[in-house]
Amino acid sequence: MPDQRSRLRDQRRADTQRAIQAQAVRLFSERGYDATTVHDVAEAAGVSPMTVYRHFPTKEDLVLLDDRGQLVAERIAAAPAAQPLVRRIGGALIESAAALTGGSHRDFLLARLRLMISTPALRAKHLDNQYALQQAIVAAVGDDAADPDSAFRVQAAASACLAALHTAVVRWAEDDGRTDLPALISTALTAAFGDDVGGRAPTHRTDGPTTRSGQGP
Amino acid sequence: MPDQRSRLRDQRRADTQRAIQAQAVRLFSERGYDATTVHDVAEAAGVSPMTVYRHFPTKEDLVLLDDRGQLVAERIAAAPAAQPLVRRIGGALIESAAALTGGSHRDFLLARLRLMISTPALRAKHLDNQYALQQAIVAAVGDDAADPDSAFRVQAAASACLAALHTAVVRWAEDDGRTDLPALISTALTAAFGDDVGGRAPTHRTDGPTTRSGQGP
DNA sequence: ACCAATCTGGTAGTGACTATCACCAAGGTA
DNA sequence: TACCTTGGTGATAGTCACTACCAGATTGGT
Repeated sequence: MPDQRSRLRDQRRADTQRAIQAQAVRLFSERGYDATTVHDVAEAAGVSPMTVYRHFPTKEDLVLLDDRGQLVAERIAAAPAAQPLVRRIGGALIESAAALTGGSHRDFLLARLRLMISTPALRAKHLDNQYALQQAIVAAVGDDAADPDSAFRVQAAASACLAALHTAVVRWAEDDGRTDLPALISTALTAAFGDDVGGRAPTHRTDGPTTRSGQGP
Repeated sequence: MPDQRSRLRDQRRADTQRAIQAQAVRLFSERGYDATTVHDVAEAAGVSPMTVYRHFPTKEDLVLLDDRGQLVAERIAAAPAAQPLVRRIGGALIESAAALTGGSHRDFLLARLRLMISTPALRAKHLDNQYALQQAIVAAVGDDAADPDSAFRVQAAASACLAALHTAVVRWAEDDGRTDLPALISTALTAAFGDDVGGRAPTHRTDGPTTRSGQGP
């Protein structure tokens, strides 16, 4: 069965990948990103530098790689198309944030975010990744791709939404995750677009401000 | 007179800097960014690689370095504080764009933009530079820096405006500068924030009803 | 037992960037 | 003229991220 084989291999592959990334984030956080070489990461993970590069094309990807991007795009595609653009995109972002911060890897995510914010190289590549996410969102919205003028407006709205998201995420990380991230995103969207957009949700009932109830200050 | 001497030296320094950058952009555009080494640039400019690194700390800066950043911040600081945030920032961006695209170095600017858009490394660092510009804008706005919640909202609004700006600039470059850039920016701002950005205020009282300021001190 | 695909490791490279040294031109002083 | 400081410049050697290219080991399927 090629099915089972590839499943097993993919599993092992994902395991070593997680192990390497965990060691990388730990070392980067302890010693600093620039002061840690890929060789150090490989040694800590018990593999050769070659193997590290097989799993992570660049040193930055040791921190940045994950699989959350498509999650957002899927939610956008699922959102009702009748709503105005920024609300449609913003709502999907808030929902995705609720799903992501609820997981058990919250501390790991926070550590990675802190590195992204404080390290110029990581910050730059992360922003470029968000730019790629923007393209995915535009594709997911699927509004009139034929009309370049309409496509341009979708680009503008998506980029502005993602910028507000980024601001909220940075604030969340600076707060050590103590604030509710969906609420922060909502605040950022409201600050940028006005009260009628950031309003979280009558349309998205997924959850209120406190998914995990003992979190707040 | 140390005055005149340093003036002369600064002049010569700026000259070689411009010469190096011109050769760099030319070579990058002709052969591609990755296919061109810093050594090639140095040779084309008639200097040693060391000299290149003295003027441009990184290879990316050969394309990205300029001095328009503070121009925008100055205009923001000069804008009437009574207007809503996005209009204040957006207006300054439109004015700056008009000033920049009117200059004689329009073709040079376009060449640099094309490189920034198509080269991942340049795109990433450029986005990070815009992030730095965002901080400058926030500082220039100077709204209630003491209140972290207000500062957060300014960050969100500024980031969204800059994102819309970026979308417009990309479109402008893809159009080879044929479209009027200020008009594109205005369109992008409208697409993101609504029709009234160019006219009245969309939004944004200092403290909206839906903003959750609960996480405060 | 045998084959094929994949994962892994080692060995040079290339190229961006840095640290350290010496050289040289310009201006001021004795 | 000789001397000295200052700032731009150049050469050498090194670190490190990253990339072929090649060899061994492991695993799944026959």
